[in-house]
Amino acid sequence: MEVDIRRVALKHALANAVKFGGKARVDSVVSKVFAEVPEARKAAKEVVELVKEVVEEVNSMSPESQASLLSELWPEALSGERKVEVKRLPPLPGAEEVGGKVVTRFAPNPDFVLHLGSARPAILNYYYAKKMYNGKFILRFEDTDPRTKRPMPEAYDLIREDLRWLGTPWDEEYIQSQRMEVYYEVAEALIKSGNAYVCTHSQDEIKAFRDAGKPDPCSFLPPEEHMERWEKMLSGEYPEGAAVLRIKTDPAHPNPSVRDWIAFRVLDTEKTPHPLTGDKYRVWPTYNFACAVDDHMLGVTHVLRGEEHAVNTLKQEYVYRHMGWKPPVSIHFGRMNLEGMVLSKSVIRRGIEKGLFSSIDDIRLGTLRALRRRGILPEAIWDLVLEVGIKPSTARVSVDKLHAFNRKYLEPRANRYMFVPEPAKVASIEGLEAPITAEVIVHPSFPERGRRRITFSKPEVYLPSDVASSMVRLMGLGNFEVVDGGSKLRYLNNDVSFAKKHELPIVQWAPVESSVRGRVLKAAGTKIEEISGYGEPSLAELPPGEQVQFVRLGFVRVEGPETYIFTHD
RNA sequence: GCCCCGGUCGUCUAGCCCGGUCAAGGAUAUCGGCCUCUCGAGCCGAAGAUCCCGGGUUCAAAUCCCGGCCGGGGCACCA
Repeated sequence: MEVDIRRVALKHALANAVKFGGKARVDSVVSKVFAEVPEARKAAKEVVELVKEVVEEVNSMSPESQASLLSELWPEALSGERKVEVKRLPPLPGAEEVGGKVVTRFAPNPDFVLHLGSARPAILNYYYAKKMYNGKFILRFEDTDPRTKRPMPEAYDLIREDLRWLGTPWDEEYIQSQRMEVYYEVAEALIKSGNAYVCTHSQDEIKAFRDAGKPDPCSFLPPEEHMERWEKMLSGEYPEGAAVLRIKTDPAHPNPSVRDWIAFRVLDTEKTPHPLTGDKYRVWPTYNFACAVDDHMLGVTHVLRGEEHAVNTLKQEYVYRHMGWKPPVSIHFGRMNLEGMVLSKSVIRRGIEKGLFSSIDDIRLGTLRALRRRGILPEAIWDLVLEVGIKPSTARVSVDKLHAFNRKYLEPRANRYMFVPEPAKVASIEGLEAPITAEVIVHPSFPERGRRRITFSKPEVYLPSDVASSMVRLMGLGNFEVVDGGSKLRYLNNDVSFAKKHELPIVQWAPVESSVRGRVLKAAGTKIEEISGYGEPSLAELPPGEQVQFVRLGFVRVEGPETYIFTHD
């Protein structure tokens, strides 16, 4: 045994010394020894002493003899390969207990379309339920506020579309405004068991009780009284604001907002009708109540949501406790700030109202529809979300990162086209007989996609203004000498290797007679840049939605005739 | 102010739960080279991290414990 350890120590001491300029470190060698011979941990102190001796010996040797001894005894120790890591999120706690039947949900308020911020919970919840576990993914519309965050009738469908595009199809769908009776029933049970009560104090009075950490006088009334009040709430005898149903928690809870939080309130739906149910209901559950009840009723096992919901989890646990239900596992992830993109719902909405943004898919915005219009692929959003993962700390991700992921997917798909941006130069061609024919490569990585033929008779082309050399290569057409300050191009040959050898700039061009005018729209912070120019004739045939690369310019998505939206470099 | 939660290359992240194969791996951005009919892609290389700071436990701490600092979230009859 002793001998074995000494040998192992010698091996790692040598390897360590060779790796770090002749001096091995005791700590590192000890670690390696334990890794190779885990049993040795039991006699850790002795091993350390032994390693110290060995390291001393090794360090007194010359680097050359260390290396030669190592390669003689353990040649394999010289190759330092590393483990490869697989990109995958950590498993979910509590997934075993449910036998891998993980049920998650995505629960948006249908008051707006989805944006990059909402993509995170959508993808994460979908990923765990459907990709990592063999479970169920639920879509639930949380539209229980007809007053402050009024649902937008179109939003239900817009969100469904957004999710389908994102690649997170759902197994079941629920709309909270259609489930009011469910919430009423649980409310009644809680009142009867003395765990909820109707309070008729004003908002200010309730706040005062909370701040003081004192119980609400209403809470001392018997359940029968509260049942009566509850009936009166439902029958419309209390005007808006006159009564609320509160959940008993702890009047002195360290977090004042948890103290007997409000589960239902009266809303005047004649004044502010709900887009789906009109004025049918006047008593509305709050987010925390509806959410708690639904998560249980729908069998949700895991809730993944942002850290802004941390206190809500705390509140909702009281409903579970009172009802004797088992709460789902909650995981809170941190904020994801996307630098250089407008994400906030309220800012977007205000911007659209003020005319700052044209619409919900204005290319400067971070809505999923805007990203799609810009040519961002859902796969790229997935990569971004999965990379950021479920860490609780705030992540400041850059648009560059999103673009890098997107480029990975877009690059092979996007065929190459030529587009000459303004200011373009017109040059006449000498030395080629009309009709002139060029063959441009459709995609350099995929020769099987072939070449595109451009034929024209009038010997004039548009050139990008950055052509300043005495010779230039026009892609697919030939090498030229630049004469008369760039107004003339004299044909030399069509040999790519000539261009390489003489280091000619290789540029895009467009025939003047059949070029297609176009403009590229580019989101630049709060502005939209417009780059107009001339494209090769086949641009006219590209269908809207097609994503291509404008050579030497960047990737674009075809918006419509003559309009292209810049995706990224 | 009160209540939570965090802190690893510029940025994002792996490792942390269960201390040792980590003098810290990957990605992105940057810089160089090769390759390419693009300023795209690919390949190779460089540089980049006092693992927030201080203390403690231990043979051994990015990992466990305590304190500090800094950052974030919440404090609605919104979701």
